[in-house]
Amino acid sequence: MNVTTWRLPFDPIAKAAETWRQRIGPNWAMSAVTNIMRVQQILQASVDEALRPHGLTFARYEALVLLSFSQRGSLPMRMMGERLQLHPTSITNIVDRLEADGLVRRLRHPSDRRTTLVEITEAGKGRLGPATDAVMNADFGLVGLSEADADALGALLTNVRRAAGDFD
Amino acid sequence: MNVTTWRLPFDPIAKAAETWRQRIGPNWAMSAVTNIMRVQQILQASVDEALRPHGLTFARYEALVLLSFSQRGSLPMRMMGERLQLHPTSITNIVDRLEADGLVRRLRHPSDRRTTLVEITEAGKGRLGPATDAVMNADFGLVGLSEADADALGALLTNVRRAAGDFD
DNA sequence: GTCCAATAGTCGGATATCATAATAATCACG
DNA sequence: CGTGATTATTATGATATCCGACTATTGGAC
Repeated sequence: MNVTTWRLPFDPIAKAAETWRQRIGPNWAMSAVTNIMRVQQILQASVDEALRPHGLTFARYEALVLLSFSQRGSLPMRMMGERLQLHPTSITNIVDRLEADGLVRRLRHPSDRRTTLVEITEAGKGRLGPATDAVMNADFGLVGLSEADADALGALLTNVRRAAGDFD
Repeated sequence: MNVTTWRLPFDPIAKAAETWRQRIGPNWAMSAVTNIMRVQQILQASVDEALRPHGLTFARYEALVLLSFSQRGSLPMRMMGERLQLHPTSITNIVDRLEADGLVRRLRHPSDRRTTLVEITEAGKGRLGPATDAVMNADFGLVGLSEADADALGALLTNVRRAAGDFD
């Protein structure tokens, strides 16, 4: 059973919000939270499914894109964590898998022996094109939004991230 | 290191979007996806932290609230999965943990022996009040949004869920 | 120059989620 | 009625993420 293919005759989040309002009180924040959680789940499933034929998950795809965008095609693992906003151990995990698939390579940093550089390989670059096509064609499950809607959504979410202290 | 406490001098998602635009082309959807992924991560961490002193995660808290809102204080596991939009095995996991903590109880369904009813216990009800206070006071990390913003966000996300086939 | 705090990465453990498949019970149709 | 399809739950295995702790290295304070 694929969770993302369920279809209820009503919106369970709206229903929960209504019950909450009756029992406890108004709760716009709670509703927004559950909405985001569920949409994230939908998008994650949608993008991962599009990438599966290419042997990538969204997290690994993002890592590859990040490396391909860098000047030298390589970055320290710590910087990858900052940019992707993932825990160092998550980066270790992602790089382990990409390296096992031959899509990236670990290199010593020339001057700082603590640092490991991660470099995208030719195979990695070759994988990126078709994977990007797949992601673009998957439309991310955002079919319910116009471009203007998506921009508005992005602005609201960016406000949340700024308020949460993600960046200055 | 708490990932959600990182602060960069720039917005990594906006930076990635800009690079993407230069290298590949406009990509409003990609930007919206990464925004949602990150905000979900922030909210999850924020709510889980607020609930940790009460021995609950957000998923388990949601399950308890759902049961407390039900007419009889009990629901079949399958229905819990539908309402919380989680995989049946995730429900099994959540109920296992809640039951181990004495917050819910598994009961036989009176007429359908395939079905397991999950009932909130008195201990579960007692846990819910302080946990709800904690969640409400955590403000969910949504400090960047006004109530009107949150409503607008909710409407956009609900469109996505409807388009994705969550409900009719 | 030495030493100690800070930094980079990894390991082990915990949690949460999913998918596939197994088990058990119910239901529908001939 | 009986048999096959459907439904409800759980077991097993995979992935992804986090945190705390550990090792190695660096660099600044004195």
